[in-house]
Amino acid sequence: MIDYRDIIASEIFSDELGLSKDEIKSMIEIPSDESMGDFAFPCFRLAKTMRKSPQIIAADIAEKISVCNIFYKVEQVNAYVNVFINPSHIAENVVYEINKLGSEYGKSEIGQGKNIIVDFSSPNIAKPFHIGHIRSTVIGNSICKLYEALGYNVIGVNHLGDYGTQFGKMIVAYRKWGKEEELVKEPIKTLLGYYTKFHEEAEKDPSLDDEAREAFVRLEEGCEEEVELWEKFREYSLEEFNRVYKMLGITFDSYAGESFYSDKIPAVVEELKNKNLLEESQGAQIVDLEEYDLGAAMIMKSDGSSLYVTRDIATAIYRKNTYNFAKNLYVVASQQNLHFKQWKKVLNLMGYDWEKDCIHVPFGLVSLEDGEILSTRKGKVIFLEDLLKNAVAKTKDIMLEKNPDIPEIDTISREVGIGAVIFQELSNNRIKDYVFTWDKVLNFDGETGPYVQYTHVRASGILRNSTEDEINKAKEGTCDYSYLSGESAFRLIKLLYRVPEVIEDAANRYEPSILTRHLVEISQLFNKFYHDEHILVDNKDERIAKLSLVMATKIVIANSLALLGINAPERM
RNA sequence: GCGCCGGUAGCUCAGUGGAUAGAGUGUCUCACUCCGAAUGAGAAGGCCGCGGGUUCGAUCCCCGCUCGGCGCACCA
Repeated sequence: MIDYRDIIASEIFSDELGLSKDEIKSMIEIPSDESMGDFAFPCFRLAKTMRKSPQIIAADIAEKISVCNIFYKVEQVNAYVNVFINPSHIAENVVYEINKLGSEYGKSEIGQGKNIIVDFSSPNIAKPFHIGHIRSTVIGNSICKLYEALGYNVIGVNHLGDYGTQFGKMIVAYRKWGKEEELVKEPIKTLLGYYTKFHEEAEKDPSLDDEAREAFVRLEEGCEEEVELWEKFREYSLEEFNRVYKMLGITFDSYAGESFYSDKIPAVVEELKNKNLLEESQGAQIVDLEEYDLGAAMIMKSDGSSLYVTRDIATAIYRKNTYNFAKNLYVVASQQNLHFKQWKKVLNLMGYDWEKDCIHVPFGLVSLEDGEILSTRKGKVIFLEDLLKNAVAKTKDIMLEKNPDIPEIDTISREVGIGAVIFQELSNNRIKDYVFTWDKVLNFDGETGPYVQYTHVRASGILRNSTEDEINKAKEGTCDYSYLSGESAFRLIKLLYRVPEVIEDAANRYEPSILTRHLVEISQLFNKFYHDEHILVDNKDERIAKLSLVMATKIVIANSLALLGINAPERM
């Protein structure tokens, strides 16, 4: 595909500007208003070095860029050089390319041969998988897909919270009140019940806490009974988590959680000691980070057991040795900002220069309407599975109303309902906090997943109404692309053209919402095109040209939705 | 108290060191004998939190303030 910025930069480039071709290219922008061209080059910055007014510079540059079959108009307005692309040229350039590449459109190979780890979702065993977990799960999954599209070898890791003193409590609670048959039926709700009961009872009888600590020590020592129980909890919980992952269409390459690293911790403590980073403070072992304004990172409690930072250091070292990652991403809530800063600083002090490739990808807080934070202890949670089921049920209701005869209504309402939830989650910048409301999450009007999917369905419908011969011709590009010069078609094509750079941008910034937004714009323009122009016209040449654009749009929507982790149905 | 993050239309949110700040939603209109109306078009709605500074140019960068969220040693 032709890169218009490259061509413009080459035309503009000259030694007297004092800028490299790449610098010029990066200065080329897309004007806010299309009447000011498709690309623009601002000349303000050149005024100083060239000692001429920016208007004059712009006029000179505009003179230099040749009007040809690619650019039909080049003009100077104030300090800007505005370049107008010939609509048939970009139509042929872009639409042909997309139809040729199909599902490969938008992919690149810049990540060839590089490993990237994405640590995401990471729920705690024996605790509910609730809406607080949706963000890491869905954002992390999309980041995986985005990097895969860039050619990286992605390792998606579910760093399960499957270790720690809480399991001592769980073991004690299970011994006291546990029933196997309850556990089998509803593992997590049951385990959570035991857990809350433990906390209630422990308040009356503090000896329970001692018992729990003891149980955890026995677990760490590998005592059979405790290990067996722990394995049971882990297995049952995973089974339940996997049900949700299956609904969401998410898979992982590794489930190495906290327990996996437990035997790698002593070596880390030893290493910190040898590097003279550890010091004792109030009976505990810490790394003093005061001089970096990061307080103190606690490595070992006064009772000798490890902590969050310790485990994450062990994890990072293991991952570097095992995968030799180019990047190691942690999709974890912004509440943990300080923890990750401390952790990075300690790795840095240990002399690991790859610390710079370890990146915390934070996201904002989800709260409930009454201002409360989701709390496992209080039992005030909305289960992710319930949310997904509700969304599917609502979708099915809508479908029964609008399109009752549709085959496979259950499959499609799953795709649309769950797609709506995912899309909504990936719509805003991840750093923003939000308040969960059923109204919002179950709203399918406007800039939503169903809107984009509907657009895909529309495009599919039109293609179904065409003959095989027409479709083949549209695919091969045996058509006259000048029929795609109407305003909405032209604007749509420009959006399709930018998809590869949008994907790259979204990946570089770990921000799937950039793609989500672009996808909404594409859908809006397609719907506008659909209304502005009749597609299945009698004129055969025109019809095939328009079908080629419908096809290209359908491909781009499906590819982009896939990068968000959403299916693109043919009907709905 | 200190640190990090956020404040843009009634509401939910995009946006960029550059040209007249944009969507969706809500409100009020209009458009199905026509490829699927989960759609499209139009109207209305703005001291871009406040005050300074840097710059040819600031909603964007810097400083101060303010409001909201989060965090600040034996949880993760």
